Amino acid sequence: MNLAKAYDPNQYEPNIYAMWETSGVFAPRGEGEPYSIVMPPPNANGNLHIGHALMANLEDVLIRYYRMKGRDVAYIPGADHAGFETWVVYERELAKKGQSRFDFSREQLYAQVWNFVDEQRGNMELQLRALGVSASWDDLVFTLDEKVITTVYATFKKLWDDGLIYRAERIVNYCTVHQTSFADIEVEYKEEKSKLWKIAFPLMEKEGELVIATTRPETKLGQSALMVHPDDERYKAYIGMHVFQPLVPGIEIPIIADEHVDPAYGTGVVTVTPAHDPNDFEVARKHNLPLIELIGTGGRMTENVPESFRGLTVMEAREKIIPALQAVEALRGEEDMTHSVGHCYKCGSVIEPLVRDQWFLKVKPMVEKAKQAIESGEITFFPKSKQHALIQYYDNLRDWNLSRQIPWGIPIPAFQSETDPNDWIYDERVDEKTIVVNGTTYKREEDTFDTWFSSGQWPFITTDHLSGGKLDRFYPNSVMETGHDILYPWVSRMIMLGLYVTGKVPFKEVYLHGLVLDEHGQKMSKSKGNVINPMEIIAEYGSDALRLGIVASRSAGQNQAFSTSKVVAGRNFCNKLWNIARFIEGKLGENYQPTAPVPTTLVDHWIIRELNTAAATIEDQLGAYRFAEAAETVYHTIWDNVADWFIEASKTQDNPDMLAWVLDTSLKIAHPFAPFVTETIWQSLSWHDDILAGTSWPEVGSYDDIAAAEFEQLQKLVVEARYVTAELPGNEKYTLLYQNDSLIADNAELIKHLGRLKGVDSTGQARGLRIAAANREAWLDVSEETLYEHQTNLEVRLAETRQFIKTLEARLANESYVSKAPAHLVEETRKELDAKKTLVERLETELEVLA
RNA sequence: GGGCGAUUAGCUCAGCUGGCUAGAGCGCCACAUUGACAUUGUGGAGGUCAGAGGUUCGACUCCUCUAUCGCCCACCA
Repeated sequence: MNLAKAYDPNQYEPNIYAMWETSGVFAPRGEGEPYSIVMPPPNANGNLHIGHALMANLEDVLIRYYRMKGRDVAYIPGADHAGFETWVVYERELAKKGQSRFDFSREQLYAQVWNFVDEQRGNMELQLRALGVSASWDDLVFTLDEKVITTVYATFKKLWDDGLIYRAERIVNYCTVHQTSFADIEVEYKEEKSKLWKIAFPLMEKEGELVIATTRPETKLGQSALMVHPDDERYKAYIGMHVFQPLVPGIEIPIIADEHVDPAYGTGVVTVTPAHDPNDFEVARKHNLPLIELIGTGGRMTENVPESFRGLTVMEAREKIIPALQAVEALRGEEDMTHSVGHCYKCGSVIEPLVRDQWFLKVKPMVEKAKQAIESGEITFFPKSKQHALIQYYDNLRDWNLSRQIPWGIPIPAFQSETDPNDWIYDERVDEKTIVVNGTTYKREEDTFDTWFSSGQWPFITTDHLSGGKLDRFYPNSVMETGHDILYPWVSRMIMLGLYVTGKVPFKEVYLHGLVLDEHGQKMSKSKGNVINPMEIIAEYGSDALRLGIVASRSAGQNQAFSTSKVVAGRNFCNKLWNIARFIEGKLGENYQPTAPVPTTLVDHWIIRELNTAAATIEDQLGAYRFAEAAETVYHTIWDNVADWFIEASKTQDNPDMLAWVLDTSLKIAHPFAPFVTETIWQSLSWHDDILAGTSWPEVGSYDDIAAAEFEQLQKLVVEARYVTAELPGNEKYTLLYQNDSLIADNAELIKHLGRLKGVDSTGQARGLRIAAANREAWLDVSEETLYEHQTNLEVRLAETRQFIKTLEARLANESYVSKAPAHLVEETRKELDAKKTLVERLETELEVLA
């Protein structure tokens, strides 16, 4: 088959992928030690971003490598219904049509979003294919698949029965725009400028007033109490007395004492608004204070505030209350301050702490088990620092609010008695609005689960671990590879729920990649317009180029910039590989059938050694998740050793079997990193009718160590000859002269070719420029005139070498170094010194000749 | 307030448990041009490894402090 001069990825990639997929090489083989990765499911109706490209690539490198190593490999892809994300998008669609969620029932909305997602589905999966992921597509799981829901229900039931689920009225993080609550972790805090207002509350029992400081005056329209520190001498006398609400005369407010108050902050007096502040909520429970709801779920002031404020938004109320307080002379000043305010991570609106009835999961028992598993080393982290971070997170974790007030998700299977609001039962008939159990009518919970509750069970759901399905052997997963930004929301939950439900850790290792930043190290965002679309990169440079470029110079857990220049380097590498193949195929002819290679020349032995070493090095590096280094090993082994040395050297010899073997081995070690080009080449080779993706990792080839080392001697000679030639003026080719050197004599043709020499001749009379550094009896046959022109160069090298000798001598003169450093190091230093001394002598004689 | 990470060549970054004159890609300089490849070849320049101390025979690597940048968590009346 004739290959085009340059590799054009777009011409081959789609066909190669189709061939892989139809061949079935991506499915688990059913034999060998299991190796599994469950893909963090991308949004089913979204497009892949550059972070997905990194994720897919890292995982696929591991998957392809371990598949070639003979493991039974499962790479299980997924698609996420992305509860809240998708809901937000859909709600926007509704708004465009002038509709809202309140126009429909939960079932109607669910069906509508399902259709909406269905229309968009498949893009993401096609894009994963474009990236070359060798996933087992038949095993794909969608996060709303039947088996997901049944497992999630079973887990919820188990938690319920174990008393770990409870329903409670608590302060939750509430987005008044999306009208749903959030888990603590979903709230984004931002520093904001605000004012601290001081407001006077007149005392009831005696003359005077108490002044409180607040950033939220609108919540002072109704409070349950004023509070001071019990030991605060300034206010001790007032404890148990009352104040009046300044704007609503007649309302009495008790003054209580609680250690929660920091006497040093503000005025040392605070109001207690339990319905809108988590701390106040706790205080109110402790002191049995009434809950007064001032702000409703729509973000507007409720019936519990004075009439003129009702129905106003929080900001409107805030603006209105200040002049009102001034009017009754209750404002005692204001000062600027900054504090951090929680925002909805999706729409950016301010999160209101509101009291809602929600389902909570007690996390304490799970946290303990998770920590044990991590501390005992059952799960290891790359990078290791994330392990400590996770432990710390667990230590501060509060109970998990599972309820979400959005219809796009898994309904919570719970029903409430119509007669007794505290009577809740578990039932899976979530399609029924009401059910009758033992003569009592129950109405269903309208909320859905936090999506992290279901995705937290992903490893054992996707492997059908509980039902003992065909993928059961892949649980626990070998490694969980995902972004470090979802360590807390996802990885932490998978560990807790995995241990709780299955009694086993969900995965043995966790590799966390960092964010892919733009070329200048800035976070990518639509608003900045610096988003890099992986599909555009593929269209321009090819999938392999993107893969090689994105993995280069990247280390675990670090946010790192995307670099087009590295993608270009990747593309060039693919082309290099392509041309290596072109050359070899051209030499072997179309009907070549290989036999076992027999190394005959020095370079044959040497390249076998180099490829052996590379394969072993890559194994070590991938075992330690050092992707960038492994890719670099591939790159330099193939480019430097195979192309620049072996291929060049092979032009002076004839050993087709070696050529074929070197090509095969190169394709194999490169395949996990650049699957498309390597497979494309493999398919073009006359001697293969199998699929590279399904073949095995290279076997260790046998070679002669002495021969390999001798080739290195030749390399030194050639490099030195090239260097000296390059330094010489003009553009002339020179003859290499040598004396009594069988290595040079035996490889004269090779040296001539590699060193771009006019010839390599034996001589009785040394003349010309000595090839000093190679430490052989060899000279470049240059004219006397050229020799003089080269003099300065020699002097510079002589000076450099002498300087280095000084360093080495100083090191050896150091008594402590000689006695304390390892013997082999000292020995090496001695050898190095000897070699440099010889070099100096040679350079000196060279200069003497000129003198 | 607590924690984590980064600071190495013009740019983007490697450098694992301390040890050959600190590396890569891109960029730069010089030379090479039709027979694998200009998406190339050959050679080269370029770094007091943020700063200051310390440990050590030896520190980019370990410890302490400082500076700058970034991230996470908690609190915030």
